[in-house]
Amino acid sequence: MLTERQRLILNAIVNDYILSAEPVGSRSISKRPEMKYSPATIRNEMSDLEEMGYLEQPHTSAGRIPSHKGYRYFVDHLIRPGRLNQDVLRKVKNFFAKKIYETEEIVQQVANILSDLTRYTSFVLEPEIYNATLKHLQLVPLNDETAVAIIVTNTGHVENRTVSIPKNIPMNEIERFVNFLNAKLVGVPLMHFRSTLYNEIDNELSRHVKQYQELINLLEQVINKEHEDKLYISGAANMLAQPEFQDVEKAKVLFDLFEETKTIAKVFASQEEGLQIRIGRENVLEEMSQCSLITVTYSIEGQSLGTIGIIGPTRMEYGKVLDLMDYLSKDLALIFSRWYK
Amino acid sequence: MLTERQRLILNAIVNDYILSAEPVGSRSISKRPEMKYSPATIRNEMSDLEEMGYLEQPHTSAGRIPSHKGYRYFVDHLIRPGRLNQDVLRKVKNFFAKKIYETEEIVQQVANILSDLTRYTSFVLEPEIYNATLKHLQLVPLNDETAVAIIVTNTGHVENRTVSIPKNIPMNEIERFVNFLNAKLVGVPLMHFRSTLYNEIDNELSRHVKQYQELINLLEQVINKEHEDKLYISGAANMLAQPEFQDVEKAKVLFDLFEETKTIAKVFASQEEGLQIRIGRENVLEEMSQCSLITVTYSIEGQSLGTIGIIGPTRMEYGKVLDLMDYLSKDLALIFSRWYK
DNA sequence: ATTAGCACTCTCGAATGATGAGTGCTAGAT
DNA sequence: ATCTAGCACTCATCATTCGAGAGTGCTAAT
Repeated sequence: MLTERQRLILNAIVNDYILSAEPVGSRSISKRPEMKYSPATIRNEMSDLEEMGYLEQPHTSAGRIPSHKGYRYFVDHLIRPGRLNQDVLRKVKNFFAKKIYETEEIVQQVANILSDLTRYTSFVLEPEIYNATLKHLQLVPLNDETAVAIIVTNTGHVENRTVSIPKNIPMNEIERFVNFLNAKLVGVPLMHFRSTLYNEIDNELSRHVKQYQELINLLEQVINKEHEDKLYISGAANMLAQPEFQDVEKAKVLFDLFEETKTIAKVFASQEEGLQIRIGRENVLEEMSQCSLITVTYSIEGQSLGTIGIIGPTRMEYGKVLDLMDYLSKDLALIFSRWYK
Repeated sequence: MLTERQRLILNAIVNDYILSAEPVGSRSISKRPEMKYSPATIRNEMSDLEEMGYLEQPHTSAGRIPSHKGYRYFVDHLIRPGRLNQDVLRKVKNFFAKKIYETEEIVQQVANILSDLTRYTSFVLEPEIYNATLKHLQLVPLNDETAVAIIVTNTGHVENRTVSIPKNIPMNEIERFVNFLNAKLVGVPLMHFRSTLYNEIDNELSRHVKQYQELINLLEQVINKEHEDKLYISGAANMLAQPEFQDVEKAKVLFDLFEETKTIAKVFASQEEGLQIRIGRENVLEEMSQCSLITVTYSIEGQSLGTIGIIGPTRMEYGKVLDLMDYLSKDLALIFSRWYK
């Protein structure tokens, strides 16, 4: 729909604005070496681009800034995957050289790198544990009333919670119960725990264990606690350096949102797989209408998706961020596949 | 050293400034019902108080604001413990009515309440796990190369980390090793693990297990990872509503600090027991010279101290905050003592 | 089709001046 | 001896004005 020249000009304006955060004038565009037209010509094209909705004018005598539609076109048609700069590449390689054994830790570190190198804010949403299968179940008594229940998954994730022990049940009874459950439930996805428990095991169970209802209750305590997605945020303070958040009011809206981890986690969890870009109002959350969100999912053993995301002003360095995220997510996938092969 | 009248005036000024964040003039003080003197008299006293270092004047024709020394005097001599207001009390009681079984969770919730009710930022530093004693040690193999090591402490804390399994060691060998360690190490404080291991157990160990060095290495992997104190921050965004942080530059300094969790944790960990108030420059951290920090420690089973803290501008509502922290820490102690009795 | 030229618009920053809150001092009242 | 009324003075704040500069849109010439 756009002529080649219009694409060229739009591209120049977006790139310029991304760096300067100031409305871009016809003269400064015209000065670029690849631009062979006079300011007047560019002004005409800009006027057309504005009419088509790709640009906006803050006020009559200012330059133009990209509209949402403009950014969207830029992201969809004008960005070319580029190379990471040497410096960045070195830092990333340095990082992946270190040995880290925890999935949680490595993913958080990736978020740290991401916010560090981009100067935006990054997030990690840890994988839904319920997709994973049980590797081991354990109950460690602390005293007469409480015990710690521990669930280990095939992804190396350890979930634990304190439970109260029903009175009148001897310890060895509980031990038998746990052994039995281990024998039956190992390999079953956590999300199917309950159905497996009631459908297949229940019958046998009643034969094995006296007072089994109380013990089931105990297990329910463990599974029941609705899983809260763990969200890790890194580099929030970076946003305070962005010109669009010099106004504390605006910054506060965003930082309030950052503390609503549950809300953010929900939004993240509903992102589609692969790489996603949400620009300004495309975001579900009102508070993020001035921001863009780029997310990429990662997986462990082909299942249980986690999400890594970065949030910045709509005037974000899309090219750089996309290159970096592409690189990091591939490296991460590599590490995970090596780990769990 | 101060006359009764001076104390009265200083008290009035601090209280006024805490609420308004504006320099306080002689006239507004004089208008207070309990104040029986004219503006002129108060001006003279203010002048004296300034000379003694309790007050400061932003510029010649402005009112006075409390100096660090002024706040210190206020906190040490003028504050009287008060009652929590009904509304606050209700919220707190509501909260403690809920059943929560995780120490981590309850402590974090307390931090949430604290930042919510004060509109400042609160922190929790979780107890040093190394003070706790071992309750149970477990190794769950994930695949041929990796396993999850799990440590359960007497405080119900579960620490886990992924370790790589030395090759050429059969599974049952490892099992024997773990059983042996459990038999020997349960009840030993984590901090004494290494010495116990080398001094008392080492000899016996070599008799029990072949290739014990490799297995020791594995255990070292578990203990070695220097314990990173877990710091939980709540209500950071509240600071953006404070007049002293309307300047984004200043806010950024603070928010950058908030992301330096390790630095903050170190400072917190070195706080003395009980209730501590650090006003402005009394804080070790440069970035907090505009802030006051109030911390209170809590303990589980008489050992392993955690810290709850609140950070606000030096112009903080000390009275309210102190009342609240006093109340919360007592309730928390009660819960813990009930839990672990 | 492109561009030079020009009048016009609008923001931004500096300069100015009025306003008002607050002080310090002095002299008079209690 | 202590307090206070009165007054001159100081200084931040706010609104206003004004010029400069950047940028546009239009027209006419290339």
